[in-house]
Amino acid sequence: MTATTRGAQTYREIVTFLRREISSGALVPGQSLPTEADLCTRFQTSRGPVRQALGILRDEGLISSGRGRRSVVLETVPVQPFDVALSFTQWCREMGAEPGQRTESLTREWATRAQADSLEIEEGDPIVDVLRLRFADGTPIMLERLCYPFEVGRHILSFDPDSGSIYERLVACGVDIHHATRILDAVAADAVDADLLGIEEGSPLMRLRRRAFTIEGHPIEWSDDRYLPSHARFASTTVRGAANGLSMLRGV
Amino acid sequence: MTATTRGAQTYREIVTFLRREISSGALVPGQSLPTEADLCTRFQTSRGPVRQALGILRDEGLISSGRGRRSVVLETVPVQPFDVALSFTQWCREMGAEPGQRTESLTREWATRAQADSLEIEEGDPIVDVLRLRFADGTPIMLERLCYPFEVGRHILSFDPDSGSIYERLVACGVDIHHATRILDAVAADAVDADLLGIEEGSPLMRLRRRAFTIEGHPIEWSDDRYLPSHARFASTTVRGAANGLSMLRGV
DNA sequence: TAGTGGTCTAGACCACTGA
DNA sequence: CAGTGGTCTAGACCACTAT
Repeated sequence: MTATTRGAQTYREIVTFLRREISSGALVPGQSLPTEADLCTRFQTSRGPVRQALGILRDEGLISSGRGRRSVVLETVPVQPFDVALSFTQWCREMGAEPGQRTESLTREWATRAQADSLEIEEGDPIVDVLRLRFADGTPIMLERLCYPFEVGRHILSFDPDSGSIYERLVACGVDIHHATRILDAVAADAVDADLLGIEEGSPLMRLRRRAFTIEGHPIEWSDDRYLPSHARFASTTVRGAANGLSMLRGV
Repeated sequence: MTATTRGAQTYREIVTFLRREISSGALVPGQSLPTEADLCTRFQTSRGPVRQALGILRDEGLISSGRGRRSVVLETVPVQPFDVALSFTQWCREMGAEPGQRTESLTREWATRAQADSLEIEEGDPIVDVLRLRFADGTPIMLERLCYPFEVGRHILSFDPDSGSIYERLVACGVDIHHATRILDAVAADAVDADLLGIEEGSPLMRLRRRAFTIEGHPIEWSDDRYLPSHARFASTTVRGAANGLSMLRGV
C-alpha cells in the first residue's frame, strides 16, 4: 500500500500544504518558506514532523535549506511519483496525452539464457513475452518489450493487452512491485524497431531497460522500451545533500 | 562545502558503518539490518540519529523498511554522490579509468539568443565557450560543450583546460554550485560529433544537457555532453515511497 | 502477543547567516 | 547579535509483522 495509515499524519499535511503553496504560485521560486517555528505554530506540532516534511520536499528538489538560512523554493523539474515512473499509461496521462497501444505479440515462451538471468529463474522456465507498440494521441512513440516469469505473466494472458495498462492490471492482481532499476542508453533502430516505429533503420532511439522487484528482491518484470527521442527525454534534478531524482518529460 | 561540520555527526557514522557493511559483503542483499534498538545501543545514541541514517540509506535505494518489519538490504544500483554526478573527471575515476581531455576550443564569445536564455543573461553579454573531447584510458568517449557567463568563465580562461577538471577548478575558485538539472535524450551524430568521436554521421549518441545553479537560482553553467552509447549508460533505482535516483554506469 | 518500525513531543545545544 | 536550521535526547503511543 502506498497510503499505509488512514488518518493523515501531520508531516503529510505539511508536505501537502507546502506543495500546494508552491504549485499554486503562492510561494514562488526564490522566495523563503515559513520558518520551522512558524510551521510548528501553524500546525500545532513539534519540530519533528515539520523537519520530516521539509526533508521530503528537499529530496524532491522543490526546496533547499541550510544552517542559519531560511529554506527557499527552487525552480526545478518536479520528481515523478513511483507509479508514473513505471507506467507508460500513467506517464502519458500525466503529460496530457491519450495513451494507446497495439499488441504485436503476446506469447507464453520458455526463458532463454539471457531472460532467465534477468529474471533470476532457470533457462527453459515458462515466461510470458509481450511486444507492444505504444501511442500518444495516436502517434507511435515507443516500442515495448516485456518479459514476466509465468507466475506473474499469467495475469495478463487472461487480459486484453490492447485495453490498457499492464502495470495497473498487475497491481490490481496483487502483484506487489516494490522497487525498480532502470538503465538508459541510446541505440540504433534495428529492422523491427524501424518498421514498427516508422523510421529509418539506424536512427537513434532512447532505450530504457527496467527490472522490477518484489520487496523480497525477486525480479517480477524485465522490460526494454525504445522511445523516439523526439518524444521522450529524461530529466533529473540534483541538489547538493539530497538523493538524486529522475523524471521523464514530454519531448520537444 | 560538502562536509559542513567537522566532528563526524553520529548519524553520518551510522550511515558509513552500514554502507561499509553492505559494500564489504558483511550484510548481503535480502538480509535484515540490525534493529533500530541495536543501533542505538551500538552507537550509544537515541533513535533520532539512527532513523536519520536509515532514511538516507533508504533514499539511496540501499535498504527498504516498513512498519513492523526489519529493514532489509536491497540489491540495487547505488546513487552517486553529488560531485560525481557533475564531473566527468570524478565519474571516470570512480569507474577506475584514467580521465583525459583535449580542448578543441576555448573562447570568449558573446551570447546568442539561445545561450542567453539558458544562462538567464542578455543576448550579446560576454560568455566563455568550451569544446572538449573527453577520454577514458585514452579512448574518446564523450564530446563536451560548455558555456559560462563571463563572471564564472573567466576563472578558466587563466587555466589550462587540458590539465584537469573544470568543475574542480570552479569549486576551488569559490564558485558555489548548489543544484543542477539534467536532461537526457538520444541524438544522431552531426558532422562535428562524428569527426571528433570517430564514428559515422547519424550514429546514435546519448546527449546529456545540464544547467547548474547557485543557491539563489542563478544559472552558472550550461552544458551539452554527447556520449558514445557503448561507453556510458544512465541508471536509476526507484523505490516506492522514496525519492528517485539517477546514476551513471560504465558502458558494456 | 511480543517485537519492530512509524510517528510524535518537548525540550536542548550548536553552527551558521545576515543584519 | 538575534534568528534559523542541523543535530541530538529521552521519552511516548500506535500500526503492523511475525510467531
